[in-house]
Amino acid sequence: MNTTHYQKVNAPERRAGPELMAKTAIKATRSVTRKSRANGAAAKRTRGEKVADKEEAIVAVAYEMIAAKGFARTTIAEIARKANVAEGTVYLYFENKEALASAVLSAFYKRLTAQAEAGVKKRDGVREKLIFLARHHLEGIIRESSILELITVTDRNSENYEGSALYQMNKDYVAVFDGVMREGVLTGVIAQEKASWITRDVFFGGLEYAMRTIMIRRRKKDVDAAVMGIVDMLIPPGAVQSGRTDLTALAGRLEAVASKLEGAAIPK
Amino acid sequence: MNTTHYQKVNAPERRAGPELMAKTAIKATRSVTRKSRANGAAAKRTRGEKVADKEEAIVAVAYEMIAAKGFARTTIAEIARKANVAEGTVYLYFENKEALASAVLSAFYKRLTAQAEAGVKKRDGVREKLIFLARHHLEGIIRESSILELITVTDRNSENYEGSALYQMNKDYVAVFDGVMREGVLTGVIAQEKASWITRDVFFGGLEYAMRTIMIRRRKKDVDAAVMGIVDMLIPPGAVQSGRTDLTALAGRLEAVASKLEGAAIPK
DNA sequence: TTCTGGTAATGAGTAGTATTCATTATTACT
DNA sequence: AGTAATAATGAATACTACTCATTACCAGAA
Repeated sequence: MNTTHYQKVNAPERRAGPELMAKTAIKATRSVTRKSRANGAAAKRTRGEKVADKEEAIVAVAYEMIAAKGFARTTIAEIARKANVAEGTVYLYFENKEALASAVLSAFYKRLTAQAEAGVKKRDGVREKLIFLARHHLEGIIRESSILELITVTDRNSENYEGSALYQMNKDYVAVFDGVMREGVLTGVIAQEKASWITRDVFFGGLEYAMRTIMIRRRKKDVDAAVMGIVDMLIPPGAVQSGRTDLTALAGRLEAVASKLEGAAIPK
Repeated sequence: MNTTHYQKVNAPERRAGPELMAKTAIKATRSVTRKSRANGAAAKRTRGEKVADKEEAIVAVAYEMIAAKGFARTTIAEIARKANVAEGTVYLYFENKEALASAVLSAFYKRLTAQAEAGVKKRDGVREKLIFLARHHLEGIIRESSILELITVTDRNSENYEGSALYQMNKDYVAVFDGVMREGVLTGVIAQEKASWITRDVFFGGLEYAMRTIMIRRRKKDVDAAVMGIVDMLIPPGAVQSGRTDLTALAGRLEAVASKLEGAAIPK
């Protein structure tokens, strides 16, 4: 275990790049020499910036490939090739394949979070916001279902999970949901009967399982059904705002149902 | 691609054993020769039975190891060694590692199903049954959380998933839940507002996510909280079984009935 | 501009594991 | 006991994550 100039750190998570990163940018330098980049590649920037670019490129390629073929079928060799780096280089930026998976998952959450925040800001009313969030999440995980697999791949190290970058990313993401729920409770639309983490797990867990069902059955309309079904569980659609039962309203409701029944067959 | 006497079938799933299986049992034969079994090993049974035994042994060993170390860290070589067979033998019984994972997952569901059915039979009342099911499932997946990983490992082949043995096992398992829910709807305790698959996904998905949260935070009491929280989402806690009638409870009951009638009688 | 210490990048080599298949052992039955 | 069919074996193959000695590159100094 001799300590060469860039040894592997024991601490998990957070490789920042080769020894550098966050070193102040200095000057513009000449353009890339060998292996001219795929894109037009204008004059290259400082060393630190190049390092950051390279890390991003690797993550981006890995993201694409994992989304397309899944984690197991994605090889480091191919990632390296498509990112225009050597295999060894990947390991300068990421401890191992799992750490790379972690970074990809973070990127996924980051993207989802940005869209979620923007979308929530646009809507009015707790119910509308929740419907948007549910649909946004469901469509996102359907589109990139392979990425979700990374949660399992990564979870092995639940030791130091709290504090990891991935944990933070996930936290930021669910915070959007939590915020909406809190708003609901404050405005009295939602009755807070249980710990918030349970509601959260039901929401995301339910959506993930719904995704699997939908992907097996391949029905477009199922997305709507799942979204509405799950939202209705969090906000009772007929929600009596006051929390007190309104007898008059109930009577009216029963009247309406009775009328409808008169014209319909008695259910089995 | 020459077809030797036992070639690999293209069809996925369902390897039954080497060419045999379901051939009629014939006679008792002498005991095991080399590699005397770990257990006392009484006189061995017919060829077909031995084959079945061997398959079970492999699955059992794989089950143990995957539950203990996870799928990736479990090697075929070690499974073979602990099951007292050669590496190649494993491939006589299972197409590949993934198919073995599938068999393990099936065994897991089978075990859960038996316990679930027995437990449900013991309880009275939809609510009690659901609480039992939720706790049973949650404790089961906490105890053997690594097994759940196999769902993802296996899911790749969603093409021919329906019809697979695994699909059937899973179906049998969730059928227990479905049965209880149906009972709830029929007795009016539960309002059937949404498609049953949504309720099901919320139930199991919510429990799985709750499991993750619980395993990270390591609080015993969280299990109870999650169980009650999720069950309450399916059966509003105020739901009256019988007996006294304060107005609020009655209203809740009527709401449920009204919803049921709407869902059942009114054509979409 | 040239030099130089240190950093980044490389890719052939190592180690480990799923999978195959020619060969050998075991049956069940005559 | 003989034998055709079947089951079992494990060394060889094919891949892939990961390492590390070597090389290329860069930023500043002279």
